[in-house]
Amino acid sequence: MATSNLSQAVAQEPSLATIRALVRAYQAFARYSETFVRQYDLTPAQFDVIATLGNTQGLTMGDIGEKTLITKGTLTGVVDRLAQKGLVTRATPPESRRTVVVQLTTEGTTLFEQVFPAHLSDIKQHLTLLEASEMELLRVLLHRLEAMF
Amino acid sequence: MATSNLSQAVAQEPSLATIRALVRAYQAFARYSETFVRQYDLTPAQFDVIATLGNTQGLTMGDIGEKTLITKGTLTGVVDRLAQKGLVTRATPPESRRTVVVQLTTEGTTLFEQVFPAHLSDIKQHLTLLEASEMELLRVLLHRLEAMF
DNA sequence: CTAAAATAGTCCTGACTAAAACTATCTTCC
DNA sequence: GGAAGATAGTTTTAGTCAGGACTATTTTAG
Repeated sequence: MATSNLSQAVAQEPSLATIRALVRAYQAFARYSETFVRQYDLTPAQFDVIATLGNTQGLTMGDIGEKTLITKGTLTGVVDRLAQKGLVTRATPPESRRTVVVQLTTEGTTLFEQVFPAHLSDIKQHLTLLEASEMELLRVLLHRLEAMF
Repeated sequence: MATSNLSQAVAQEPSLATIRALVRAYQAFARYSETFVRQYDLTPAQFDVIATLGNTQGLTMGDIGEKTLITKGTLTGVVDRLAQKGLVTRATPPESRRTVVVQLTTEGTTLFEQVFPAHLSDIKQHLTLLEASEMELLRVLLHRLEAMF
Protein backbone atom coordinates (compact mmCIF):
# COMPACT_ATOMS: atom_id res chain seq x y z
CA MET A 1 0.00 0.00 0.00
CA ALA A 2 2.87 2.40 0.63
CA THR A 3 6.53 2.53 -0.28
CA SER A 4 8.41 0.33 2.11
CA ASN A 5 11.61 2.25 1.36
CA LEU A 6 14.35 0.47 3.16
CA SER A 7 12.31 -0.90 6.02
CA GLN A 8 13.31 -4.43 5.13
CA ALA A 9 16.95 -3.61 4.57
CA VAL A 10 17.23 -1.61 7.73
CA ALA A 11 15.71 -4.38 9.80
CA GLN A 12 18.89 -6.36 9.47
CA GLU A 13 20.86 -3.73 11.40
CA PRO A 14 19.88 -3.53 15.08
CA SER A 15 21.14 0.02 15.55
CA LEU A 16 18.72 1.20 12.87
CA ALA A 17 15.64 -0.28 14.49
CA THR A 18 14.29 3.19 15.16
CA ILE A 19 14.17 3.99 11.46
CA ARG A 20 12.34 0.76 10.91
CA ALA A 21 9.88 1.72 13.63
CA LEU A 22 9.41 5.11 11.96
CA VAL A 23 8.62 3.53 8.62
CA ARG A 24 6.24 1.01 10.17
CA ALA A 25 4.38 3.58 12.23
CA TYR A 26 4.00 5.82 9.21
CA GLN A 27 2.80 2.98 7.04
CA ALA A 28 0.30 1.87 9.65
CA PHE A 29 -1.10 5.37 9.84
CA ALA A 30 -1.09 5.90 6.07
CA ARG A 31 -2.86 2.60 5.50
CA TYR A 32 -5.44 3.43 8.12
CA SER A 33 -6.00 6.91 6.75
CA GLU A 34 -6.34 5.63 3.21
CA THR A 35 -8.91 3.05 4.23
CA PHE A 36 -10.89 5.78 5.91
CA VAL A 37 -10.98 8.23 3.02
CA ARG A 38 -11.74 5.50 0.48
CA GLN A 39 -15.06 4.99 2.23
CA TYR A 40 -15.94 8.36 0.71
CA ASP A 41 -14.60 7.39 -2.72
CA LEU A 42 -11.59 9.60 -2.33
CA THR A 43 -7.93 8.78 -2.81
CA PRO A 44 -5.46 10.16 -0.25
CA ALA A 45 -4.34 12.82 -2.73
CA GLN A 46 -7.93 13.81 -3.48
CA PHE A 47 -8.70 14.03 0.22
CA ASP A 48 -5.66 16.23 0.79
CA VAL A 49 -6.86 18.65 -1.86
CA ILE A 50 -10.43 18.71 -0.50
CA ALA A 51 -9.12 19.24 3.03
CA THR A 52 -6.88 22.06 1.85
CA LEU A 53 -9.68 23.79 -0.02
CA GLY A 54 -12.08 23.55 2.91
CA ASN A 55 -12.85 26.88 4.61
CA THR A 56 -11.21 28.91 1.83
CA GLN A 57 -12.60 31.01 -0.99
CA GLY A 58 -10.59 28.96 -3.47
CA LEU A 59 -6.85 28.55 -4.00
CA THR A 60 -4.59 28.57 -7.04
CA MET A 61 -3.00 25.37 -8.26
CA GLY A 62 0.31 26.67 -6.98
CA ASP A 63 -1.08 27.30 -3.49
CA ILE A 64 -2.57 23.83 -3.33
CA GLY A 65 0.64 22.21 -4.50
CA GLU A 66 2.63 24.08 -1.90
CA LYS A 67 0.35 23.04 0.95
CA THR A 68 -0.21 19.43 -0.03
CA LEU A 69 3.32 18.80 -1.37
CA ILE A 70 1.75 17.43 -4.54
CA THR A 71 3.85 18.47 -7.52
CA LYS A 72 2.13 20.59 -10.12
CA GLY A 73 2.15 17.95 -12.84
CA THR A 74 0.40 15.48 -10.58
CA LEU A 75 -1.96 18.10 -9.24
CA THR A 76 -3.41 18.79 -12.67
CA GLY A 77 -4.65 15.21 -12.85
CA VAL A 78 -5.92 15.12 -9.27
CA VAL A 79 -7.94 18.30 -9.80
CA ASP A 80 -9.17 16.93 -13.15
CA ARG A 81 -10.68 13.94 -11.39
CA LEU A 82 -12.17 16.03 -8.58
CA ALA A 83 -13.72 18.34 -11.18
CA GLN A 84 -15.10 15.36 -13.06
CA LYS A 85 -16.78 14.19 -9.85
CA GLY A 86 -18.30 17.64 -9.46
CA LEU A 87 -16.46 18.37 -6.21
CA VAL A 88 -14.42 21.36 -7.39
CA THR A 89 -14.48 23.96 -10.16
CA ARG A 90 -11.65 25.68 -12.00
CA ALA A 91 -11.81 29.38 -12.80
CA THR A 92 -9.43 31.85 -14.39
CA PRO A 93 -9.59 35.23 -12.66
CA PRO A 94 -9.63 38.11 -15.18
CA GLU A 95 -6.80 39.96 -13.44
CA SER A 96 -4.35 37.09 -13.81
CA ARG A 97 -5.19 34.93 -16.74
CA ARG A 98 -2.42 32.42 -16.28
CA THR A 99 -3.48 31.32 -12.80
CA VAL A 100 -6.26 28.86 -12.09
CA VAL A 101 -8.37 29.16 -8.96
CA VAL A 102 -9.82 25.92 -7.68
CA GLN A 103 -12.83 26.09 -5.42
CA LEU A 104 -15.07 23.54 -3.72
CA THR A 105 -18.54 23.22 -5.21
CA THR A 106 -21.58 22.88 -2.95
CA GLU A 107 -21.18 19.13 -3.16
CA GLY A 108 -17.48 19.43 -2.44
CA THR A 109 -18.19 21.56 0.61
CA THR A 110 -20.77 19.08 1.85
CA LEU A 111 -18.29 16.24 1.44
CA PHE A 112 -15.57 18.24 3.17
CA GLU A 113 -17.85 18.91 6.11
CA GLN A 114 -18.62 15.22 6.39
CA VAL A 115 -15.26 13.59 5.90
CA PHE A 116 -12.84 16.06 7.41
CA PRO A 117 -14.14 16.28 11.00
CA ALA A 118 -14.96 12.59 10.92
CA HIS A 119 -11.41 11.73 9.99
CA LEU A 120 -9.89 14.01 12.60
CA SER A 121 -11.98 12.71 15.45
CA ASP A 122 -11.36 9.19 14.25
CA ILE A 123 -7.61 9.71 14.41
CA LYS A 124 -7.85 11.38 17.80
CA GLN A 125 -9.69 8.39 19.19
CA HIS A 126 -6.88 6.15 18.12
CA LEU A 127 -4.37 8.31 19.92
CA THR A 128 -5.93 8.13 23.35
CA LEU A 129 -3.61 5.31 24.40
CA LEU A 130 -0.67 7.68 24.60
CA GLU A 131 -0.66 10.19 27.43
CA ALA A 132 -0.34 13.87 26.62
CA SER A 133 3.19 14.04 27.96
CA GLU A 134 4.27 11.03 25.93
CA MET A 135 2.64 12.49 22.86
CA GLU A 136 4.56 15.69 23.32
CA LEU A 137 7.81 13.81 23.86
CA LEU A 138 7.24 11.77 20.73
CA ARG A 139 6.52 14.91 18.76
CA VAL A 140 9.75 16.54 19.91
CA LEU A 141 11.85 13.48 19.14
CA LEU A 142 10.30 13.19 15.69
CA HIS A 143 11.10 16.82 15.03
CA ARG A 144 14.71 16.20 15.93
CA LEU A 145 14.81 13.10 13.76
CA GLU A 146 13.36 15.02 10.84
CA ALA A 147 16.00 17.71 11.22
CA MET A 148 18.76 15.11 10.77
CA PHE A 149 17.91 14.35 7.17
CA MET B 1 8.00 13.26 -3.58
CA ALA B 2 5.89 11.17 -1.22
CA THR B 3 2.24 10.99 -0.30
CA SER B 4 1.49 13.83 2.04
CA ASN B 5 -1.54 11.95 3.32
CA LEU B 6 -3.29 14.24 5.71
CA SER B 7 -0.24 16.11 6.93
CA GLN B 8 -1.76 19.35 5.75
CA ALA B 9 -5.18 18.64 7.14
CA VAL B 10 -3.84 17.47 10.46
CA ALA B 11 -1.73 20.58 10.84
CA GLN B 12 -4.84 22.59 11.54
CA GLU B 13 -5.58 20.60 14.70
CA PRO B 14 -3.04 21.23 17.46
CA SER B 15 -3.69 17.98 19.29
CA LEU B 16 -2.70 16.05 16.18
CA ALA B 17 0.68 17.68 15.82
CA THR B 18 2.39 14.40 16.61
CA ILE B 19 0.88 12.76 13.56
CA ARG B 20 2.08 15.66 11.49
CA ALA B 21 5.56 15.21 12.96
CA LEU B 22 5.42 11.50 12.11
CA VAL B 23 4.53 12.21 8.50
CA ARG B 24 7.19 14.88 8.17
CA ALA B 25 9.94 12.76 9.73
CA TYR B 26 9.04 9.85 7.48
CA GLN B 27 8.98 12.04 4.41
CA ALA B 28 12.34 13.57 5.26
CA PHE B 29 13.86 10.14 5.63
CA ALA B 30 12.18 8.74 2.51
CA ARG B 31 13.31 11.70 0.45
CA TYR B 32 16.85 11.35 1.72
CA SER B 33 16.92 7.61 1.12
CA GLU B 34 15.53 8.02 -2.37
CA THR B 35 18.17 10.61 -3.27
CA PHE B 36 20.83 8.23 -2.06
CA VAL B 37 19.73 5.16 -4.01
CA ARG B 38 19.11 7.17 -7.18
CA GLN B 39 22.84 7.86 -7.31
CA TYR B 40 23.10 4.19 -8.21
CA ASP B 41 20.32 4.43 -10.79
CA LEU B 42 17.90 2.54 -8.55
CA THR B 43 14.39 3.46 -7.52
CA PRO B 44 13.42 2.86 -3.87
CA ALA B 45 11.44 -0.22 -4.88
CA GLN B 46 14.34 -1.59 -6.91
CA PHE B 47 16.71 -0.98 -4.01
CA ASP B 48 14.38 -2.81 -1.66
CA VAL B 49 14.37 -5.85 -3.92
CA ILE B 50 18.16 -5.80 -4.34
CA ALA B 51 18.64 -5.43 -0.58
CA THR B 52 16.25 -8.30 0.07
CA LEU B 53 17.98 -10.59 -2.40
CA GLY B 54 21.44 -9.84 -1.02
CA ASN B 55 23.06 -12.72 0.87
CA THR B 56 20.44 -15.22 -0.31
CA GLN B 57 20.49 -17.99 -2.88
CA GLY B 58 17.47 -16.45 -4.59
CA LEU B 59 13.89 -15.94 -3.45
CA THR B 60 10.50 -16.52 -5.04
CA MET B 61 8.35 -13.59 -6.14
CA GLY B 62 6.06 -14.37 -3.22
CA ASP B 63 8.89 -14.26 -0.69
CA ILE B 64 10.14 -10.94 -2.03
CA GLY B 65 6.67 -9.46 -1.95
CA GLU B 66 6.18 -10.55 1.63
CA LYS B 67 9.46 -9.03 2.80
CA THR B 68 9.32 -5.77 0.86
CA LEU B 69 5.54 -5.23 1.16
CA ILE B 70 5.40 -4.75 -2.61
CA THR B 71 2.24 -6.35 -3.98
CA LYS B 72 2.72 -9.10 -6.52
CA GLY B 73 1.37 -7.15 -9.43
CA THR B 74 3.80 -4.30 -8.84
CA LEU B 75 6.64 -6.69 -8.16
CA THR B 76 6.37 -8.23 -11.62
CA GLY B 77 7.21 -4.87 -13.16
CA VAL B 78 9.99 -4.03 -10.70
CA VAL B 79 11.69 -7.39 -11.32
CA ASP B 80 11.20 -6.92 -15.08
CA ARG B 81 13.19 -3.71 -14.95
CA LEU B 82 15.91 -5.17 -12.73
CA ALA B 83 16.23 -8.12 -15.11
CA GLN B 84 16.46 -5.76 -18.06
CA LYS B 85 19.35 -3.98 -16.34
CA GLY B 86 21.06 -7.32 -15.87
CA LEU B 87 20.93 -7.16 -12.07
CA VAL B 88 18.71 -10.21 -11.47
CA THR B 89 17.65 -13.37 -13.27
CA ARG B 90 14.38 -15.28 -13.17
CA ALA B 91 14.35 -19.06 -13.09
CA THR B 92 11.62 -21.67 -12.84
CA PRO B 93 12.71 -24.59 -10.66
CA PRO B 94 11.75 -27.94 -12.22
CA GLU B 95 10.08 -29.19 -9.03
CA SER B 96 7.61 -26.31 -8.92
CA ARG B 97 6.96 -24.88 -12.34
CA ARG B 98 4.55 -22.21 -11.24
CA THR B 99 7.01 -20.42 -8.93
CA VAL B 100 9.70 -18.04 -10.11
CA VAL B 101 13.00 -17.76 -8.28
CA VAL B 102 14.72 -14.41 -8.58
CA GLN B 103 18.45 -14.24 -7.94
CA LEU B 104 21.09 -11.52 -8.10
CA THR B 105 23.49 -11.77 -11.03
CA THR B 106 27.20 -11.12 -10.52
CA GLU B 107 26.55 -7.48 -11.39
CA GLY B 108 23.60 -7.39 -9.03
CA THR B 109 25.72 -8.80 -6.22
CA THR B 110 28.46 -6.26 -6.89
CA LEU B 111 25.93 -3.44 -6.79
CA PHE B 112 24.39 -4.81 -3.59
CA GLU B 113 27.81 -4.93 -1.94
CA GLN B 114 28.42 -1.32 -2.91
CA VAL B 115 25.11 0.35 -2.23
CA PHE B 116 23.77 -1.53 0.78
CA PRO B 117 26.58 -0.98 3.31
CA ALA B 118 27.09 2.54 1.99
CA HIS B 119 23.46 3.36 2.60
CA LEU B 120 23.41 1.87 6.07
CA SER B 121 26.50 3.69 7.26
CA ASP B 122 25.20 6.85 5.66
CA ILE B 123 21.97 6.62 7.62
CA LYS B 124 23.82 5.79 10.81
CA GLN B 125 25.91 8.91 10.48
CA HIS B 126 22.78 11.00 10.29
CA LEU B 127 21.48 9.49 13.49
CA THR B 128 24.40 10.41 15.71
CA LEU B 129 22.65 13.53 16.98
CA LEU B 130 20.24 11.46 19.02
CA GLU B 131 21.64 9.69 22.06
CA ALA B 132 21.24 5.95 22.39
CA SER B 133 18.70 6.29 25.19
CA GLU B 134 16.64 8.80 23.22
CA MET B 135 16.78 6.57 20.16
CA GLU B 136 15.48 3.68 22.19
CA LEU B 137 12.73 5.80 23.70
CA LEU B 138 11.69 7.02 20.26
CA ARG B 139 11.62 3.47 18.99
CA VAL B 140 9.37 2.33 21.82
CA LEU B 141 6.97 5.25 21.38
CA LEU B 142 6.78 4.62 17.63
CA HIS B 143 5.98 0.98 18.28
CA ARG B 144 3.15 2.00 20.54
CA LEU B 145 1.90 4.49 17.98
CA GLU B 146 1.98 1.86 15.26
CA ALA B 147 -0.04 -0.50 17.42
CA MET B 148 -2.85 2.04 17.66
CA PHE B 149 -3.74 1.88 13.99
C1' DC C 1 7.75 49.97 -25.52
C1' DT C 2 9.62 45.84 -26.59
C1' DA C 3 12.77 41.86 -25.94
C1' DA C 4 14.14 38.72 -22.34
C1' DA C 5 13.25 36.39 -18.26
C1' DA C 6 10.25 34.57 -14.92
C1' DT C 7 6.03 32.32 -13.66
C1' DA C 8 1.61 29.29 -13.83
C1' DG C 9 -0.37 25.37 -15.61
C1' DT C 10 -0.62 21.52 -18.65
C1' DC C 11 1.25 17.58 -20.97
C1' DC C 12 4.34 13.69 -21.40
C1' DT C 13 7.27 9.85 -19.82
C1' DG C 14 8.74 6.24 -16.86
C1' DA C 15 8.02 4.18 -12.58
C1' DC C 16 5.29 2.64 -8.71
C1' DT C 17 0.80 1.75 -6.27
C1' DA C 18 -3.37 -1.51 -5.25
C1' DA C 19 -6.91 -4.36 -6.75
C1' DA C 20 -9.02 -7.45 -9.60
C1' DA C 21 -9.14 -10.50 -13.59
C1' DC C 22 -6.67 -14.05 -15.79
C1' DT C 23 -3.44 -18.20 -16.76
C1' DA C 24 -0.92 -21.91 -15.42
C1' DT C 25 0.25 -25.12 -12.15
C1' DC C 26 -0.13 -27.65 -8.06
C1' DT C 27 -3.11 -30.06 -4.25
C1' DT C 28 -6.98 -32.14 -2.35
C1' DC C 29 -10.56 -34.99 -2.06
C1' DC C 30 -13.81 -38.17 -3.66
C1' DG D 1 -7.21 -40.62 -11.52
C1' DG D 2 -9.96 -36.68 -12.41
C1' DA D 3 -12.69 -32.66 -10.98
C1' DA D 4 -12.59 -28.80 -7.74
C1' DG D 5 -10.16 -25.68 -5.27
C1' DA D 6 -6.00 -23.30 -3.92
C1' DT D 7 -1.78 -21.00 -5.16
C1' DA D 8 1.95 -18.33 -7.95
C1' DG D 9 2.73 -15.00 -11.29
C1' DT D 10 1.32 -11.99 -14.98
C1' DT D 11 -1.70 -8.65 -17.01
C1' DT D 12 -4.83 -4.86 -16.87
C1' DT D 13 -6.87 -0.58 -15.11
C1' DA D 14 -7.00 3.69 -12.74
C1' DG D 15 -4.47 6.69 -9.91
C1' DT D 16 -0.25 8.88 -8.00
C1' DC D 17 4.54 10.26 -8.23
C1' DA D 18 8.66 13.22 -9.98
C1' DG D 19 10.87 15.61 -13.54
C1' DG D 20 11.22 17.87 -17.69
C1' DA D 21 9.33 19.83 -21.95
C1' DC D 22 5.93 22.90 -23.55
C1' DT D 23 2.44 26.93 -23.79
C1' DA D 24 0.62 30.97 -22.37
C1' DT D 25 0.86 34.71 -19.70
C1' DT D 26 3.07 38.37 -16.79
C1' DT D 27 7.02 40.93 -15.21
C1' DT D 28 11.44 43.02 -15.65
C1' DA D 29 14.94 45.62 -17.92
C1' DG D 30 16.94 48.17 -21.19
